[in-house]
Amino acid sequence: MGSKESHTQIYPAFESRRRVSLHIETPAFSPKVEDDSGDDYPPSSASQSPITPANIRRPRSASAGSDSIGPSSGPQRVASGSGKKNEREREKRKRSRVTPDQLVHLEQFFAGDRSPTAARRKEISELLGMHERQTQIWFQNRRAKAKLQGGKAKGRPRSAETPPEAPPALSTGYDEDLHSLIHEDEPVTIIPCTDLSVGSWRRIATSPEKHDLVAYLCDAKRCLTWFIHSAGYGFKMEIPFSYIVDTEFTNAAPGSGLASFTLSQPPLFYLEHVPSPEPNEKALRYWKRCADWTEGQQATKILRHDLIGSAVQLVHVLRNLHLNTPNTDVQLHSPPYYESSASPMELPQPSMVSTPGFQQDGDGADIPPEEFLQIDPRRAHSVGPSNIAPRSYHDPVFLAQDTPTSAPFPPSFPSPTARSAPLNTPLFFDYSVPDVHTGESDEQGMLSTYAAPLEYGVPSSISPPYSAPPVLYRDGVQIISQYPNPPSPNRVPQRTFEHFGQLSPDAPMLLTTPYYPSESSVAPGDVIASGIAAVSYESESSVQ
Amino acid sequence: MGSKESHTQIYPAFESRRRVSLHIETPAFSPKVEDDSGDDYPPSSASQSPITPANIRRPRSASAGSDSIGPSSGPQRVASGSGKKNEREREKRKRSRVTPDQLVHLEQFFAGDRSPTAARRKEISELLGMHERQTQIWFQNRRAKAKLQGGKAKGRPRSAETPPEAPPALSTGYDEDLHSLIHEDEPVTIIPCTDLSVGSWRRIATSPEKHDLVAYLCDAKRCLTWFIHSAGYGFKMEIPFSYIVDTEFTNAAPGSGLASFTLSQPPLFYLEHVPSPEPNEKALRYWKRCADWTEGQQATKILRHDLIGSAVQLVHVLRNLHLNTPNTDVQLHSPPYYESSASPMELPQPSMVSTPGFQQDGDGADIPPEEFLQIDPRRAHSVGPSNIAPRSYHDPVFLAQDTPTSAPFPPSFPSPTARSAPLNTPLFFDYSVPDVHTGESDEQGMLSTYAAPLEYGVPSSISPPYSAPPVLYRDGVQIISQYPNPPSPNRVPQRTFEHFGQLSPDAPMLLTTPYYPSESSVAPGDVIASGIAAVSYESESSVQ
DNA sequence: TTATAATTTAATTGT
DNA sequence: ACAATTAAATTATT
Repeated sequence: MGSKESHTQIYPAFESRRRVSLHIETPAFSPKVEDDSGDDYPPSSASQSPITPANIRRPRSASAGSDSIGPSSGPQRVASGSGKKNEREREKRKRSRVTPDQLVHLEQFFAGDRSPTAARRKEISELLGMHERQTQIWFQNRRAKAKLQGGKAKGRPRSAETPPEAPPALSTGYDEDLHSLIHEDEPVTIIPCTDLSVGSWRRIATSPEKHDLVAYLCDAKRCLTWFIHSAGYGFKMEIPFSYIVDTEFTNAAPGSGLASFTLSQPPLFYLEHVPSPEPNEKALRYWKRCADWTEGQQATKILRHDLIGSAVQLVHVLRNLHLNTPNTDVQLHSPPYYESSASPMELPQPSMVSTPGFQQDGDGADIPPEEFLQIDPRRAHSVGPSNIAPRSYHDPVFLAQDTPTSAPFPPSFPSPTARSAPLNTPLFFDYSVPDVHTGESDEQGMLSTYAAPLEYGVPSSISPPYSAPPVLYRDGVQIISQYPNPPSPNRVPQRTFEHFGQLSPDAPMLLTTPYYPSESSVAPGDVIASGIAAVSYESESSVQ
Repeated sequence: MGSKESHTQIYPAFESRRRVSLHIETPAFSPKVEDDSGDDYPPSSASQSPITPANIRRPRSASAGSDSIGPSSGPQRVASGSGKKNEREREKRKRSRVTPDQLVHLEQFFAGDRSPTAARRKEISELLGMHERQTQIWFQNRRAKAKLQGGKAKGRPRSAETPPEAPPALSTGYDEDLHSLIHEDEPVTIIPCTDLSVGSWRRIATSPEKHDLVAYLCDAKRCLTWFIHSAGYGFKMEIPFSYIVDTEFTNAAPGSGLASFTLSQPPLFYLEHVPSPEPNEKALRYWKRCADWTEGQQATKILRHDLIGSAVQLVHVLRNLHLNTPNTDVQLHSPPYYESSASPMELPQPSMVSTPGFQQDGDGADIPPEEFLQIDPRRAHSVGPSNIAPRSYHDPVFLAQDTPTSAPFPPSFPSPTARSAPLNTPLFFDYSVPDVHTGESDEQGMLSTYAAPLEYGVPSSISPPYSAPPVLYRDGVQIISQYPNPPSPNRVPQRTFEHFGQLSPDAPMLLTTPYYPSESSVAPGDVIASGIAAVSYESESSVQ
């Protein structure tokens, strides 16, 4: 139909309502959504405007031969007619406003994909509590805006290599879009997130525009990546799908969730290398492997990563990871478990309880796991094996390899041990990360780290992305490292990383100091010793 | 070659501005034609755009599910920033805008036939100076729109009777589509027109949406009809083919022409009867014969009707009338005469000069007389009998009955006597209507008028369709009649109108006041006396 | 005024 | 041809 949208609009009240109720966080942005829907959001726009006034747009008497003035001149004929025109009640076009929270997410989704498919838009809509039509329009307008704003276009579907001459001179600094920040050669799927923790190391996405913390998935490289932008430089760690031995999803705030990934070994760390003198010149940047740049190199020791982000997205990602993981035998028939951390009051209406299975969406992409998000207490407690904690979606598939599927982790959130750091981000929830969670993997001696190639051209002014970025809601401490200690492996990783010849076979078990590769001081083979694994937030050391 | 678009829009940056000038209208009638033939505007849509960027639409790497993304993410539309972007692909999609004039016509064509055949679209395209593809798309989109806008479907191909249950309950009042406006029981063919004049009485089609003035042909009833929608009510006059004694076609503006019909007797007048209280309820409307409702009842006295509309259509109509007129003997071999009132500069390019004869279109409908419109001076002056004024297509067939075929009327337009009323409508051309043109008929005392049935349920607020509709380009004077004078025949028509028993045998030769039937005051047999026939435009009297 | 939500129209792609 | 979508152009709101 032409609208699917229009279709949507034909039954405004009904549809919109449903949709909203579906997703989880309705309450999250509640007041607003309600208004909209209540009134029939989609003002039905076109649905039946009797005599669209706009129709007679621009009488522009111009005629045939006349070329007419551009679109600009247009006097509108509206007036020319008799006054009766407006007589017909004019459907008020309700104008909704996107909330800042929604905006953050929308921008991230946009960064990841400028033109989401209908299915995806639907997910997004549900996630954010927006009407599909609104979402669609938002993307449309956003695209238009992006286009206007200069040819900065960094189209999302950038296929292969980054065109060498990418920065065309109009980088007004605006929209240093995500893609140019991450400059991956392969297409990626952005996973909206607001918070990442590994042990006590933690990063929070601060504002929508600056892509402080970005999580994405690269199917081509088959890895998950956490990208951090700090002080103008990029840092990232890649987690090959194959390293993931377990995943866990926990509902956090209404629309947000916590995805925990348990790895079999540490991620691969990278630092953005900037040969040219100007740090803003993105043309020549490239990624270089390096040693663990997390504070205290916790990521090398602690193999559990917790990511907070949009619930729908995370679940979707987990599910897809699941489906794509080759080394699983049970992958296709692990029943989903429902969990809810929300109180009954906050539960969205189970509007689609009748949908028992997963449906395929038009794209062939698989289904947005709304079911996971529809917390229907009746089902939640009656479906699936009872040996799984009811509030946690713990996928047994990833446990298969390295751990017994029987012992689910206790839900890490919300937990009584949650820290109470004050945060302004509504979607953010503090949560505890028990040290022991890396248990399964650790038991098998999977901890490892690698030596970095070391020839970095990174200025010494770069700050390592420790827990406190320049702008943090918490008591951020600006950290600037001079990278005094070159990395050196001190422990042997369980597996051999054949594709990276220069990796040292040893990784430090315990590091005594924060490590950071410096272009001049770090050499292959160097190992860094840091302090104890679980460093408290307060221990963030400034190396400036 | 292939990429049509590419060619059209090679100019990215400027395109928006350019666009306007480029397309359609400009070339509309002159330079453009060349373009078409040359490279075939139609962005050839499907043709074969080799690498339409859009082609690779959305790889949608999105969900993790897909793995092979590598290359997929293809090419995104906008170059990501590199300066090279412009080099190659640059085929933006040019966006043309249909001019208001074109729109008027398109809407009328649409009203008559929602899905014109390719042949017909071609006619339309040429007439309006649009590319065929554009026209095709326009109809497509228009159909989609119509469909959306409610089931108002008035399908064009309605062959026989109008399905009784047509108005299904969702008549929101919009799109009181043409067919529901005219509510004829027989299928009709709409003749796009913008202006109708009978003596000094004149109606102008104001906007595309409101079908102010509609001319149509009803083969079943074998009559031509002028329908007028004013103040929510319908008026119409039918001209049985048999009343037509002469027709004349004159080219006016590039795409438009003037068709003059000379009748042997006055048309049949009708007024829409609305039994139900609400004037917008179309369900119960029906047509009732009535007396001449033209200002000053000019249509009763003056038997020449001038209709301005799309040239191709009018010629087509005239030709068909011609072919269908049973009382003609020479009907099949009257050679067409070409005439042109346009200056050489404005002449469309004879893009199809090589087409000598009429082709058949897919529908079996006969051919669009493009030849009539292609003014090729060389042919124009060398073809056909020389006793016919070169600039006028005067069909001898209709002269056969009542007049000698030898004396063609002087072209009524453009003529030195043309009135200079200021008009904004580009396609409109003022023209003179010499009183004497009714000559042939008048000489035979054909003037007549009839008494109306008179039992009208029409509210007194209905305005008669005088020359000045509520909204007019000219110094329109809003006219609202109270119909103070009941109609009464005062003259005997030359012929007896057997099918309408209630007609009065007499018709007034001169009327002193505007006549309008009022539901309560008019009674059969009444006759109205009006003023002089040729009333000047300024004389429009407001009867409110 | 700008910025952004919403609408309408022309065009594209895929079926 | 139609359905679905979208870019482009506009309108309208805040």
